[in-house]
Amino acid sequence: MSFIKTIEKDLKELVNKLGYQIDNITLSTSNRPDLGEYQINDAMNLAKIYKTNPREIATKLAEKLQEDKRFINVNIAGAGFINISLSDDYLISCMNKMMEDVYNNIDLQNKKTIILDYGGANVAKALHVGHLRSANIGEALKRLANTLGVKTYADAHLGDWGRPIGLVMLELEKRNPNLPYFDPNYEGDYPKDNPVSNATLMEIYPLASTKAKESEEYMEEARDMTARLQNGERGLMVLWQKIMEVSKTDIKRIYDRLNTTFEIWNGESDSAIYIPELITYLESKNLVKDSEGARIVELQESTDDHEIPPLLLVKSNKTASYQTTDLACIWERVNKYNPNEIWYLADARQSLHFEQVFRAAQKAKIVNENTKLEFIPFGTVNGLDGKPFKTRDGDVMSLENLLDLAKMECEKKLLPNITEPERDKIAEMVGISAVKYADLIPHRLTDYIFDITKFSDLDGKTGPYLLYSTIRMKSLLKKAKEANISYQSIDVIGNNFDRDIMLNLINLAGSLTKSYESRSLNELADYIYKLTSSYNKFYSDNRILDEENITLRSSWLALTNLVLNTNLMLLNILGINCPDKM
RNA sequence: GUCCCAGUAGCUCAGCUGGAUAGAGCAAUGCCCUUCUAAGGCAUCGGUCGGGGGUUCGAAUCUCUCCUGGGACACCA
Repeated sequence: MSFIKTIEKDLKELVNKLGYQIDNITLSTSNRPDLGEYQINDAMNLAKIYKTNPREIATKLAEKLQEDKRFINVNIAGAGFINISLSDDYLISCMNKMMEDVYNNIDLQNKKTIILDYGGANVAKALHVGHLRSANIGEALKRLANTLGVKTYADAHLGDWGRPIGLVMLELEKRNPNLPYFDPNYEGDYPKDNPVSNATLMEIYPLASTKAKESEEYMEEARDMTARLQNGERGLMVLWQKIMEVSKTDIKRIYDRLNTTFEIWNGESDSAIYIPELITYLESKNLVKDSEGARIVELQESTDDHEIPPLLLVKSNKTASYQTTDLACIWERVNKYNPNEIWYLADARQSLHFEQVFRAAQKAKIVNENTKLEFIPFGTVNGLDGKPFKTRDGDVMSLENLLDLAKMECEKKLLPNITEPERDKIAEMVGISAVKYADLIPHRLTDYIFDITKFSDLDGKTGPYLLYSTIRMKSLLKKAKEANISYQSIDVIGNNFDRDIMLNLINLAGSLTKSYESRSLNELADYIYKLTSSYNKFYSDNRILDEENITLRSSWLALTNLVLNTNLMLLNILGINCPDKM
């Protein structure tokens, strides 16, 4: 259990012993550093319940706290705020416990299994900016959950069964009408070679998409092609496999660049298999209705104070909607993995969709009451004009180009003596850090403007700043090693600079927990900045290797090592790699 | 029309399970390099927390209402 949690637990017992019942006591970082390092505000709340003077309760509690060797400078101020600071001995012991095992300052979550759905890449088209946030936030949430002891499966959930793939096939047929895949009556073997390359794929979708928008006739043909595929027409299935092969390889390559990994590489098509039994099941529950040629599931409840549109189960052309595949996917996941929770990372604009799917799943009892379905929406990534990067016309910058841009921008600023091939690898790491950190530092729900110049800037709250600072720590420790200067433990506190770092380190557990609970990495991203920044202040004010007091010097080196390891752990959670120099 | 999200410093944002004097980064101004990567650090400047009412000892935070901006409302995903 973390240091703060332990203290809070002790405080709670203390308060109970004093005769007051309370569920939790919160020890929070003080916003009046002149009065103490931490504050306890619960005396006021207790006074409200017990109808007494808050200062009276605060005084009783403070008397007890004064006897505790962990605390110094216990005082009461204002309406009944209790301020305390940590004693040097206690602070030092905390640091050494953290060095022994960082889990001495991490609060684990209850054991459970979560499936995270943060892919959604479409096999018919290139990954674009729209996929950036789900990849970054989803991957970081997964790593955070793992750090906190939660078992996870991430599913890429590829978009491989909808109209985009139908559009690509249609356009392919227009170009190569003689390919046997499109002939429903063809019974022979299909060619071994692949009629599509990644390049043609990237080019063909935007074109087909535009055509479909302009011509209703073309769109109708695409719908028909999609329906034929979904009905499992032999030639189209073979072609589909070939497209998948090409596309998946490329998608994996780009997710790789973003340090985004999936344990499950399923797609909508894998869920689609379950659609017939799903529909039979829904019918047996009397939940399916006919409506305007389509089949729907009504979701409106009498208790609703506003309108909830029905779920579209089968379109009038007999194909499945994405609501159906999502529902079938829940069916599949429950049967295969029986997770405690399923987390869906998607743009906030999809909230109605997920509300509908979740309602349908609960109404039909596809999930039991213990399975939690959670939609984790995020804000839009906007262009410099403040408008979202459009995705449907295909006329947007691909994710790949965007990452290259960041890489190029960061490459310019690397040390001149770093040469190829190393230079390329480091530029990639720094570029990715710029993109990822910028994506994770705003609150999840906030829309933000993608400004590559700003993100790659080395001043301020950016990925490159964090990497640079972390590298300095690495570099310092390397120098110490070269000079045969050893260090083991933290034995003394030298000044307010190193003390401030320690206080930041104490907050690690709270920061991880808070980020996990809010499902937003901004808290954690900000925490790394604070920790790093406090180290930089210390670094610029103290000559560590030149310190004559040997005990102090080794304490400082040990502290540097602790901050370094903490930073590396946190950067790793955010999906950011750190080079040795830049 | 219904529902969702947002409005905090010149700009970009954090804080929103109510707590003391609202914080960061950028920009601006002025300092600190014979020094472990100055890609750094320090200081200053900067605020009717969209408006108004309510609850409370206490409201950026809860509530009501209005204004402004963005978004979603079945046969795209």
